[in-house]
Amino acid sequence: VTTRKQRPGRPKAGQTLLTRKRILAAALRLINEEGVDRFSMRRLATALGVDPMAIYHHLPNKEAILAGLVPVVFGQLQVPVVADAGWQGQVRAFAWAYRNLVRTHSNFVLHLVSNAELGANAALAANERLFAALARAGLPPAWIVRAADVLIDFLNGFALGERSGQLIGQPEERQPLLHLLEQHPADQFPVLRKVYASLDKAELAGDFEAELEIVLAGIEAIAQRGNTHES
Amino acid sequence: VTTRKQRPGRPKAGQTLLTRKRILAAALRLINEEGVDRFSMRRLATALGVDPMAIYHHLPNKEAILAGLVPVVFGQLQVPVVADAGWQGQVRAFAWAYRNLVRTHSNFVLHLVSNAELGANAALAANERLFAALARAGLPPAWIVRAADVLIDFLNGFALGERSGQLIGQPEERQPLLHLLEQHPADQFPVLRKVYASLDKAELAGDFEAELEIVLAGIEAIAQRGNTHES
DNA sequence: ACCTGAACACCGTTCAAGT
DNA sequence: ACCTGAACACCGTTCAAGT
Repeated sequence: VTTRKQRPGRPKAGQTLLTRKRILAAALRLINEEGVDRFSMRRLATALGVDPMAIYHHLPNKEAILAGLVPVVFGQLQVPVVADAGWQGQVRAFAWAYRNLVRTHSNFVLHLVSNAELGANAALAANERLFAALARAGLPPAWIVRAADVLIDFLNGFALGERSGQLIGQPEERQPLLHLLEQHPADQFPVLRKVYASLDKAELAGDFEAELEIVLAGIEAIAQRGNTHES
Repeated sequence: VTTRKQRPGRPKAGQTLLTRKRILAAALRLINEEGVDRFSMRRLATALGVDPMAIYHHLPNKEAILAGLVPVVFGQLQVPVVADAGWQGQVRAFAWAYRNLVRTHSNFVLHLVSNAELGANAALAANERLFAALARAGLPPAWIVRAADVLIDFLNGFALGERSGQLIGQPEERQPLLHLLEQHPADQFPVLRKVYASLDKAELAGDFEAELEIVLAGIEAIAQRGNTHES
C-alpha cells in the first residue's frame, strides 16, 4: 500500500485563505526580492502556502497580477507640496519623489518601463502633479507634454542605470565600462579614455542632482524662448 | 511494429550546418519579428531546422546569444560625419543615428535597456562619437558624462515609448491615456485634462525633434554657465 | 465558494548516444 | 566534430474533482 500524501487543505473551515490584496502584496514582495524574471505563479503560490491554481480563483492570470500591482506601487508616489518654491522647485520635488518610488520598487518599475500598457494607469496619477508644475513655467501645452516626456525618460533611465551596472549611458558603477576600455587597444576610443581619465573617483558615480539640472535648464530655455518669441 | 520517426540528419556529409554567425542572424531575425519574450532556444532551433540542442555546440546558452547580438546590432550604428556643423549638429547627427538603430532593432534594444551588463560593450562604440561631440561644446569631463547620460536616457525612453503605447511619459499614441482619462470622474486630473484638451491632433504624437531640442538646450545652458563662471 | 491535482503545452539545459 | 533525443526541473494555464 502506498502512503497518502499530506494535503494542505483549508486551515479553518469557511474562512478565506486568499484575497486579491494578499496575493498582490505577496507578489510585490517576491518581485522586489528576486525580480520579475524569477517571479512565477508557482513560486507565488509556494510563498502563499497554497496550490498554484488557487490564485486563478482571485486573479485571471499572471498579467493581471502585474497590472494589479501598478496602482499599488504608484499609489505610493507622494510628491511633497512645496508652497514657496517656483516651478523648478515643484519639478525637483516631483523628480525626487519619483526617484524614491522607483528605487524602492525598481524591479517592478523596470519591467513597466519596457512593457507599458500596464503603465497608462500609473501615468495619470504621476503626470497630474508634474504637468501642474510644468504649467507654472509658462510653457504652452504641447511643450508641457514634451518636457514631461523628457523628464520621465530621464528619471526612468537614471533609475535603470542605478540598479543594473549600466547600459549605454547609465550612471553609477562605471567600473565595468572602464574595465572593458582597458581590454581594448590603446588607440581605440581616444575621447572616452581622455574623458574618463580626467574624472576623479567621486565623479565616476552618477550625479542625479546634476543630471536633473541639465533637464531643468533645457525646459527653462524653451520656456524663455516662448516668452521672447511670442506674446 | 511501430513506425520509425523521420530523422533530419545532416543534409550533406562533412559539411557544417550551423555556425555562430548563422545562429546569431537567425536569433536577431526572430527577436525582431516576435520579441525577446517569445524568443526561445527551441523556437530558434526550429527556425534553423535543427535539433534544439545543436545550438549549444556553438554558443553555451541563451544569455550568450543575447550577448553575442550586442556587437552585431551596435556595429550598425552609423553616425554620419557632419563637417560643417557645430557641436549641436554633431549631437543631432548622433541622436538621429541612434534613434534609427533602436527603431530597427527595438525589441532587442528594449531588452538591453532593462537588463544591461550586456550593454557595456555597446556603450563603448556608441559613446565615443557622442563624447566627441559633447567635448566640442566646451563641457568639462564630468559634465560630458552627465550630458551623455541624459541624452541616452532620453533616446532610449523615446524609443521605448514609440513601440509600446506608452508608460508614464512616453510619446506617441497617447490615445490609451486619453481613453483612461475619460473613464475617471470629471473632477479628477484637472491639469491633465486641460493640457490634453488644448492639443490638436498633430501635437498628440511624440515629437522627437522638439524633445531633443529640450535636451540640447539644457546642455547648452550648462556649457554657457561654465564659460561665465570659470575661466 | 474556494481550493486541489492531474494534465497539457511549453521552457532551458545536461548528458549519453549516434554518425 | 557535430548533431540527436531522452531526460530533468522548471514554466502558465485548463479542467475536472474534491470539500
